[in-house]
Amino acid sequence: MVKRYSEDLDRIFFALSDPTRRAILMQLSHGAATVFKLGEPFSLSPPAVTKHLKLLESANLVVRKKQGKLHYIHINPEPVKEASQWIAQYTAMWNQQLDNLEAFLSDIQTKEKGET
Amino acid sequence: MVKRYSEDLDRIFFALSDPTRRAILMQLSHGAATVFKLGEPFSLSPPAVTKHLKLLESANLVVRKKQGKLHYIHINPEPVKEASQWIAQYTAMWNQQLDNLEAFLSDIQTKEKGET
DNA sequence: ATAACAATTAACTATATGGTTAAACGTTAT
DNA sequence: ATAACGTTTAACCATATAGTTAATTGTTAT
Repeated sequence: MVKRYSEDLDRIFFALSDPTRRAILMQLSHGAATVFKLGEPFSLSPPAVTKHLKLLESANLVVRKKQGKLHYIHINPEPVKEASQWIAQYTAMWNQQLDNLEAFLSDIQTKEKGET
Repeated sequence: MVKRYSEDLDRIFFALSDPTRRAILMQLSHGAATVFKLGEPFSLSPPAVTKHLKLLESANLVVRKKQGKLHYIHINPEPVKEASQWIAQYTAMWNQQLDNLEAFLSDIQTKEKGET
């Protein structure tokens, strides 16, 4: 069992891990769209879109605005910042001790030089 | 069926979507560690660690250096840049037309003002 | 050679994705 | 009221995670 100490990041990164969902987000970055419209470029069935949207909404990456029978999906920029911040923090940490890695890599090179 | 037009990003984001794997990466950012050591903080069994490492390696986020019976796991910084770049690109896109969202949000506010 | 140790593989369980089609629900028209 | 449309839910299938324990492989000692 895993402690879910940061479910937000879990959901955000997971939502971003699927190419269809990333494409949906990119499409949405040009403006809102309805469920059916979002599926068209991938010839994706409405139920399939609904499922992707459920994950995107659970990650808070998109927001839904119901207008009659149409559901307009919009981008929500905030969560991406969280992901970005995690990456920045992570990057900062290993940056502090890159030497470690460099030593490791040069060691590899040394070994590989043996065989041509 | 989904076209895997960008498997790299798929794997990177997916690897980052699990809190245990993120914790492993954070731990590795202080320096290399063996498989058993990586599991200790979470009382995670070696086979479980092995599975996480398989995903981290498939995303190229870590590199393995076998030294006798010990496997030292190291961070590989490159893939994170890819993720970071995707996010930057995505951010840039919706930044270009934030107006769209603002209009949407103010519309919401207007509606919510109706109810105390 | 054999025992001890590090790590992986195998086999299993439970749960979640990602997709489908068919049925149900809500809204907007006629 | 009823038909048409947009979306969701239900039911199903195949595959992948995330974990377990037990068995296997590989390395280093005695």
